[in-house]
Amino acid sequence: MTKTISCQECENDRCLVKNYCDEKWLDKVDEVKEQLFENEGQYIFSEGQRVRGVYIIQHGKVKVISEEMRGKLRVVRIAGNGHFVGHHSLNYEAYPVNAVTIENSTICFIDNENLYQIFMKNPKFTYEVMKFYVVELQKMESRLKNSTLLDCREKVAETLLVIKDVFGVNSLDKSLNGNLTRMDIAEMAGENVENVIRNLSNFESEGLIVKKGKKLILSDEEGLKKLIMS
Amino acid sequence: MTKTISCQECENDRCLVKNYCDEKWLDKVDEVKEQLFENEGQYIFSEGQRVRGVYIIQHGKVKVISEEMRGKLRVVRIAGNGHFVGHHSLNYEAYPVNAVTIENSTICFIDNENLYQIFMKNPKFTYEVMKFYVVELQKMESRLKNSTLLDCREKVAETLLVIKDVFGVNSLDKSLNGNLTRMDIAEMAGENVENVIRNLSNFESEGLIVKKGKKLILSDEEGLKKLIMS
DNA sequence: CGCGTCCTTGAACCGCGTCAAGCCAGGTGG
DNA sequence: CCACCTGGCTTGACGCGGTTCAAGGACGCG
Repeated sequence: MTKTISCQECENDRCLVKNYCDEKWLDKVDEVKEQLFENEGQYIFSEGQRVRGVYIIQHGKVKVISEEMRGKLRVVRIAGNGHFVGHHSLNYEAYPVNAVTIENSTICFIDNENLYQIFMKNPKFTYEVMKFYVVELQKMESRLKNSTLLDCREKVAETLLVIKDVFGVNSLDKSLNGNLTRMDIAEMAGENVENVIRNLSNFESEGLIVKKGKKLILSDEEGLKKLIMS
Repeated sequence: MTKTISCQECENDRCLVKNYCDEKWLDKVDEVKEQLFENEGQYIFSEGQRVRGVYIIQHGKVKVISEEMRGKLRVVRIAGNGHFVGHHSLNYEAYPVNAVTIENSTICFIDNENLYQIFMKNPKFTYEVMKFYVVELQKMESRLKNSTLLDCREKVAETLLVIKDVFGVNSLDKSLNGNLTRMDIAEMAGENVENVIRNLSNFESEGLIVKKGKKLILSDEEGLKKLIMS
């Protein structure tokens, strides 16, 4: 456990609390928030657990994965700096999903009671959180469409672009950051591992990507984008 | 065009505006809102159109359908009384989807400028709208999971249950309301028409449903639910 | 009665999920 | 330093499920 970081000290410039709450409220938040410093691969919460509040990612990344169904699961969402995780707090008794860190992460937790008070007294903040959820909703609508209208090849291409978008690329060799396994990619794409690999191999022989061990370099991003155009 | 209904007169008891805005603000809303009285099958907005505000359904039902992709589209959402449609207003320049009435509907429109002011001065209202979006987000996460983990048969079963949930049943013969075509069901399930029909036929011969022409009666709802259990 | 729309079924094809086997790299222990 | 092991990556083969194409039936409407 590391020393707690106050909102004033916090370097996450995308935090909605810091950016949109009245300053006097930041002290209140400091009082009530709990901070988690988690290594990669740690569960923040699991399906079935009772919901107590909401998690805000200050640093790092978290994947939200669905409950398992017939031995499979799906990555529902990747959350990064400033994102809210566990929004289910607003309306549900228990989490229907799991949240797992995929990088070393610093995460703030605010319980429901206090969060409600903050919402009531900081309309701009509430508005921005609402906007965040609207954007997430919009993304999900798009993913839902893609999941039934794209074929396997296209879904893998799309996922590669999403990974680049979320994790960025290594500044040296331009390979995708995130250190994801093929299995991770499969769970994001909603496919099985073998088909992901097959398509990666195809992409390589078509000059769209370069594989360096498990590292992937998107050498022809435009080409990949073309694949998923309507 | 029918006469405008004021918020005080409005009989929709699920309207978040009416339920959660301070009373003095309802007059303001009456001033600025526009009301649409649309017949079944009318477009409320279409993909690519410029976003001007948000629509609140007072009476009736609206389906939000994705942009067409390779000759196919998907029903992204069914919205009923009190639901917000066109939330994209909060963050997007143009609609990425279409909204079409599937019943005769009464719909209120509030433009972005005024909506923002209402949000800023009615924290409880903003909170409830946020909660609405959180629930929608949660539903979408679940649908996304199902769309890749369920097989065709299961998706059709799920869709039937959703239809019952949204539209209810005719009080006389217990057939599903909504007057949906097989194509509508297919677009909701994310399948093609033929497979929907094939599965409906299977369900009938298994005693799970009864087909009366295009009408459908869920004679064994529990049986249908069992199909989609994990 | 004829036309259009929607519903239904059959048959053929092929994409993809699954199973099985081998490979490669990194870590561990003798 | 090598032998072994483990976990992730890769490829091939096979069979099922689902998509697609084609054709016919039911129904409502002018």
